[in-house]
Amino acid sequence: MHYKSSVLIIEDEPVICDFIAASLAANSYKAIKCATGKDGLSMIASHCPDIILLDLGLPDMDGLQVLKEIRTWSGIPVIVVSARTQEHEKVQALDFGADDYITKPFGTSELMARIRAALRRNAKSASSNSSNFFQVRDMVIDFEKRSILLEGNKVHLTQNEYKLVSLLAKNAGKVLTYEYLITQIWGPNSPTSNQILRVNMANIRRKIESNPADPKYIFTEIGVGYYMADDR
Amino acid sequence: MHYKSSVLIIEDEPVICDFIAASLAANSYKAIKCATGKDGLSMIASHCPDIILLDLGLPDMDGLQVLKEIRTWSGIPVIVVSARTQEHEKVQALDFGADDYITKPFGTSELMARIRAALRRNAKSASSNSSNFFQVRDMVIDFEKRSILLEGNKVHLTQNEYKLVSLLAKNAGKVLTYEYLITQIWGPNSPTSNQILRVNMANIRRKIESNPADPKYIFTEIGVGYYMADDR
DNA sequence: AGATGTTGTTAAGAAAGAGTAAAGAATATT
DNA sequence: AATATTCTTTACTCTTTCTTAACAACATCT
Repeated sequence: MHYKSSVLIIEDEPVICDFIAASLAANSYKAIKCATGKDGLSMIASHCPDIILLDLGLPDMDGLQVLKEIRTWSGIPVIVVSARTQEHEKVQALDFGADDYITKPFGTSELMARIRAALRRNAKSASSNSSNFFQVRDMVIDFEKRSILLEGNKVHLTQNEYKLVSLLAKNAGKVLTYEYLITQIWGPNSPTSNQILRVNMANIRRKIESNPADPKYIFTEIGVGYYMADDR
Repeated sequence: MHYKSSVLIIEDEPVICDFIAASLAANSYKAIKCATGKDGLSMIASHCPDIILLDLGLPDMDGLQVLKEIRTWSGIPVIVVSARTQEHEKVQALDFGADDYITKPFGTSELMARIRAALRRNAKSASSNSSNFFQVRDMVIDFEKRSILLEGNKVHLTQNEYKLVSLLAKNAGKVLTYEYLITQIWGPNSPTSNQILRVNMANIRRKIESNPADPKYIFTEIGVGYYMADDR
């Protein structure tokens, strides 16, 4: 089965959560369920959903706070789903960076249409900034296929490794700080040390560099971060 | 008066149209009014608004048809404003490419928040990667990438060296005192002697000057400080 | 010219940072 | 449940950068 997109549902009422999940599944979306704000935040980092449905009335933390935290490190589309019809609630949520606000009760088809609209807008903005390929020296990355070719040979990278390489490739030539890379991959409650990043880089280099000690693709800017070669 | 953005209102009921226009004006948006679909389409081309509020119940043509025509040639954000609360209406409008759908009656602040959200999303996708550069003679500093090119060749500077060069470059032509430079880099409990600064400057010059004894980029103002050449 | 203070250069040890291997956890796959 | 894969942590080595010190070069002043 091939899903269109993955949707993270952050909603504490099981009935509603299951209902939404079922509707999504019926429309070939991959639904990921979670019931608390805390879980939600960590699952965004671990599952990288294409879009988030966020209920404001969560048991553990304020929905707006969740939204705010998401926005500190990610631009992923968020549709706020809420029973609160008060206008100032909507205004707040939208100004906190929500992409849309839909009030309960709502119809399935409207929700699906709003998801489609949000994904469409996001695809537009994402595609304008980046092509689907990246190439430098003997390496070709096909972001659509999620494949990396080195001198024509496919290289296998793990999830995190691929995310790291993609980030660096999409910003080729630009030094990305350790902090930025770590939050992008491990989310808001990410490791405070860079050690894990160093291990990942070592593994990546072992796979893509002929001589990891003298890299040709990914360079270190000591004390700052890493950057990808950019063919100039 | 400087407007935030211009908004084209396509709405046939004068009362509502004026009401929206007044709200917009109160929020420093430039409001452009028009009452028919045909006028709307031509005014989009002539006025290039930043966003469109489109009523579906127009006298001359179907609102969805207007939306469809807009979308054949423009990606400008469109918020559909309608009295029709039927779900399939919303679904249709969103699938025709509307960015949002708001039903009458609505509050001013919600409308404004939705406009802000739509403009924000649009700005995100439109924003180009315009990085800020510094250039003098054969040296180019790209502050965003944290890179320094000398005659096209990348030069590696350590953290402190880069900070120093950046400071000087951002104040090109202006003499920065030893004291200022030292506190900027080593903080409040910084070295009291200039020795460390001299060593850093020597290292920098060895990297960027062809003849460190006769510098072309960074000059010494004896007894005062250093300054960067500024090409004028 | 010589004295004096300031700046430039070099080298070496100390400190900080980055890379690597390997082992134990955690996940996913079969 | 067993196996394989991936993730995380630990301990260690190696490299780069920072800092200090000694000295050379230069400018300024008498």
